[in-house]
Amino acid sequence: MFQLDLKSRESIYEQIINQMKELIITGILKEDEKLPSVRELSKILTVNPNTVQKAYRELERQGYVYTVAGLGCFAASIADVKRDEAAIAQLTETLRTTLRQLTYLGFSKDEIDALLMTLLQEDQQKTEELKKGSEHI
Amino acid sequence: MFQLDLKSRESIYEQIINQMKELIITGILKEDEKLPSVRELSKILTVNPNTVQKAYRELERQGYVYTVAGLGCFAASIADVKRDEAAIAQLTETLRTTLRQLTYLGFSKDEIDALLMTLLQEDQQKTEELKKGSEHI
DNA sequence: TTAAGTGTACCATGCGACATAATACAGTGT
DNA sequence: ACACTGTATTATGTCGCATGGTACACTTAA
Repeated sequence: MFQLDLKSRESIYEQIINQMKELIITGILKEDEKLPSVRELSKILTVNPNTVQKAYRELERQGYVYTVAGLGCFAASIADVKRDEAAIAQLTETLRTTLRQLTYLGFSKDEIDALLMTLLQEDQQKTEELKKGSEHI
Repeated sequence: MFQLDLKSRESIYEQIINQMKELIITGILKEDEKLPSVRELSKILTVNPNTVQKAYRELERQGYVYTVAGLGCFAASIADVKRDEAAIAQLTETLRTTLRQLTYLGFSKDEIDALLMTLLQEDQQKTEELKKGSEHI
């Protein structure tokens, strides 16, 4: 379910946040579906429960999940996240800094442009495959 | 010359690295032009000389500058910049997942395409402005 | 030769974010 | 009652970063 990179400069709880966001945004975790409990996920990932809790708390603060005391943590409505200005702004900022980094690495505009078109093409193809795959369910 | 943000999550030596790369790639620092000495820049930025040296060492490792003992640190030929494959792969992966998330958030290909072109335009404009700004020194 | 400036190499110290460990409390469901 | 859930707290250790200080070798100019 999760892929942690302990060597990453991204901290563990940040990785949990981002990967959980992905599961929610992509709909793999459907609305109101229960997330693994703090202790459960901590065992799966072999990390400290406090670390998982820190991630869950932040996910709730950002509106990706809601929690019920004694019950657990659940995926929030995607509608709350969709077209969420904060989420979009965050992604845009990520794109901006990434492009800048590529420029720092000596990439020309044309090179970056070509790379972006390739990636966008990949993304669209992936989307098409998902649609086709879901047709015969 | 430099703009440090002490509150940034980017460390000081990383900021020095990136801004120096910017100066070199934009041609503001021309080939074989001398960089401020370690001690000099440390006084300008009011940071520790060790911090500046750490940045310079990394810049040399990546091929952006070359150093001559006793003389100083000089801007290398942009052609000599070593393309860090690992860094490129990392950035590409970041782009890939970010595009994917935008798609999940309901963005169409055209919307993403437009956004990317805008950002790329911004990036290039920023580079151009830096070049122009350095003309009248 | 001397002095000042250059890069370079250490080592010790402090700080803050992160992760861990252990414990405790309150709410929910069986 | 019991076993789950989330939540909160405190203490401890680690690591990267930045600092302060010292030292050495090299180059250039006085």
